[in-house]
Formats: sequence, C-alpha cells, structure tokens
Amino acid sequence: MTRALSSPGIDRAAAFASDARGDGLAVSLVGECATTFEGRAERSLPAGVRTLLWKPDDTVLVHGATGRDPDAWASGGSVAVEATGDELFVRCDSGDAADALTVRFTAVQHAAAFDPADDDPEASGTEADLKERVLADPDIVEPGFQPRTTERETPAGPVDVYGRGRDGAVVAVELKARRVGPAAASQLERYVNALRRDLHADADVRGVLVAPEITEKARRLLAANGLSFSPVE
Amino acid sequence: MTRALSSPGIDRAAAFASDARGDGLAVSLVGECATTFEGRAERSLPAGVRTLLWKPDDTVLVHGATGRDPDAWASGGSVAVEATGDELFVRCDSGDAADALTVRFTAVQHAAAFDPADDDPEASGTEADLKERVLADPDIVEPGFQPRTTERETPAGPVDVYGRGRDGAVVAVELKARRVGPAAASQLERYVNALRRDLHADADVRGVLVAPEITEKARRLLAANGLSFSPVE
DNA sequence: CGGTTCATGTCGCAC
DNA sequence: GTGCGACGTGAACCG
Repeated sequence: MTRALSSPGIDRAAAFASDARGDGLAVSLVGECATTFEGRAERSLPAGVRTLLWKPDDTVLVHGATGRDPDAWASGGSVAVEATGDELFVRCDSGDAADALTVRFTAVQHAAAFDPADDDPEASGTEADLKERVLADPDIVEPGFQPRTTERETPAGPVDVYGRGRDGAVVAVELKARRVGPAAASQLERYVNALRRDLHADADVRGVLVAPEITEKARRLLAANGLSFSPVE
Repeated sequence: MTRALSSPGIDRAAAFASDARGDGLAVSLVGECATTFEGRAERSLPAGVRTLLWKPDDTVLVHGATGRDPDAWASGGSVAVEATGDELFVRCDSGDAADALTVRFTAVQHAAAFDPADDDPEASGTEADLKERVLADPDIVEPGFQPRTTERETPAGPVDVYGRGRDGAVVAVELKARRVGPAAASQLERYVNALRRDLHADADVRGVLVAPEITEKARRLLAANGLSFSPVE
C-alpha cells in the first residue's frame, strides 16, 4: 500500500507517479523544480528543491522551506504528468477558471506513494460552540436577553442570534470566537440596518457584538453606530 | 543533501527526523498517525495514514487525502520529537498562544529529508497591479477623475486611491482584484464616512468601488449608501 | 451553481 | 508586538 523510490530519475519518477495515482494513492515527490501559475493572477518560482504532494482528489501542493501555505498549488481540475527527456512536468488545469499550474522538475531525489486517510475531525471552540453558550446563558449578551431564533434571515444576511431585550426591543447578536476588528462591526451594522428597514418603522432594534476581545477601531465603529460589545470568556 | 528511509520503525524514524532537523533540513514522514490540537480551538483526527511535513522554520503540516489546507498544523513555536516504545510523538508548542499540536505515529512507512528552497515568487495581477492601471488611466474610476494620493490615511484606515472628481468633489476609491461582496462595500463606506467626518462639513465626498465584478447584495448596499461601482478589466 | 460567512485562517506591512 | 487588510485565500453551508 505504500511504495517509495530513491533517486528514481525523471522517467521512473514520472511512471511511478502516474501508476500510483492510477491506483488512487497520494504521491510525494522531492526534487529540484520551478513553478509557473497563470489564471486569477500570475506567479512563478525559480528552480529550487521543494516537495510536491499530489493528492487523490487531484489537489497538487508545492512546499518550500517555510510557511503553512504552499508556495504553489492547484485544485479542482485535472492533473497530468509528462517526462520529456530530462524534465518532468506536472501540469494542472482548472476546468472552470483559466487557472493553470505547471511544475517543472529537473531532478527527483525521492518519490513516495501512500493511501491517505480522509476523516472528518472532531472540533469544538468554534463559533457554533459559542452560540450554544449564548443560548444556554443569554445574559452573556445583556441582562434579560431572550433569544428567539438563530441564523434569522435578513436582506443583509443571517443574524447569528435574534431575540428581544428586557425592554422589548429587537436585539441582533453577532458572535465571533476570536478578537474582532472593523469588519465584524460592519457586519453587525449591516444586519441591524436591514432589520430596521424591514421591521415596522417604530421598532427599536439594537445590535450586540459578542466576542472575547475587540480592537480599538472596531470599538469606536460600534459606538458611532449605536451598537454595543459584550465580552465573553 | 537528501536522505530517505523505508519502513524505518519508530525509533529510527525519530532519530532520523531529529538528526535531519538538526542539520537544518525539512523532514517528511508518511505513516499511521492521529492528531490533537488544543488552543484557539480544539480539534482532533482519528488514526489514519497521512504525511507530516516538518519545515526548517518549525512549521509542521499534516496532510490527508484531500484539500489544499492541512488537516492539522502548527507554526511559530517549538517542535519536539519523542519515541516512547512503539509510538512516535511530534509535539508542537506555540510560544505566545496556548496552541499545542500533538501528532502520534503508531507506524512510519517512509521518511525523507531534504534542503528546501526559500525563494520569493514573481507575482502580478494583484491589487497593487490594479492600482497601477487606475493611476495610468483614471477614467476607469469615472470620467475626469484626478488621483491625488494612494493609501491616504483616514481614521477608518487607508483609502486605496484618493482624488478629485471633475466636479471638484473628493473621491475615495477602493480597489479589488476579484469579485466583491458586502464586506468590500462596507469597507468603502467606512472610509467615506471617515472622510466626511474629517473634512470640512461642506465637502462633497463620493466613494467608488473598482473591481471586475460585484454581487447583487453588495450592489444594493452601495446604492443604499450613495456609493458607486465601476467595473474594470 | 452562486452567494455569503467562517477559519486554529495565513501572510505581509505599517505604526 | 499589535492592528489592519489582502489573499490565486480555502471550505462549509444554504438557497
């Protein structure tokens, strides 16, 4: 189920990769390569030693020395390997967009193939998690807050938690699991404005942003729009 | 400069990885592993065959069968390998946050080490590129537009292009290289509001969003705020 | 399939 | 270091 080659040379590396992917395996190549990308933007990398990962879903990743994100990548299209003399080409074409990634190897030091797992993770601590907490303890939003619905639709998009305050006013709550900036404040403002426009003209609508922290610019933005922030956890 | 082992077993794999990283190399492992992450959120993966990439900057990536993004990762902290009997642990601790990733291998099929490149890419077609085009041909924004400054500071953040319209009004331009949604419209609105507040009360301030495309919701949002959209490219 | 939002987003840059 | 916005963002969810 797992195979590998050391210093396979261009031709054997190409055959190895082609065969392995034909068997539904993931392929990993290590070698000297350069990349070019054209489509949504143009980007190219000079020759250098990198690792290429070609997954069963035809995602192709090229990783260099640093960073979480690949130096080059392709996904959602078709992939072809081709050995032309002393160069190995991996050509990736995206069906819909005009995206095209080409990886040109001039040497392959190592090749490996394996059958990778595809399992869903167990997760918690996300925004959905925070929603549970707010529904279990609505006073987090404000004292006396009564939640009515989650993901209530408005013309501006869905409000995370929708309910009524102790004074009967409509309250729209936007939840963020992390420190929030101006974008989150604007998001809440869009929802509140949409509700004010949609509900009866005399309806009182408030907006509360619930998050562990907020930046200063976002705080001012909320204040300028009559919205409030409620820290959590 | 490149090394590899097939079916090294736990102990040899641990020593191999440790040595290679000590020499400043990147390490790639393929084997049966499970992961747990705790910190900004909690997330765990069941045991399965995956590939782990441990980069010279101590970024650790765990990739499964699908997707551009890793199934688990860590970066910006310290990494330690440890072999305890029949299990190999890769423990990653982030210095600042409480982030901690643990990868537990119960088998290692392949190990490879190499000295990866770290080159900056050549890029074009980005937002900076669009700015050049607008400055070269300001009529893209609106007929008679005269750019004055780029990245002009406002209390809400920097305006991409700042200038005057044919009528003498202040014009704030927000550039996007791709299809824009409500967030971009709100961003422009924040800048325009900040300018209206900062400039003389009688100053006429307009806002123009320049992008290849716009969603319907964003278009309505612009209209509701008296802002305009100008398609490009 | 398109639109919108979430993400352990990551990454770069300026203050 | 923090804040802010771009990114070939990717990925899920919902109409």
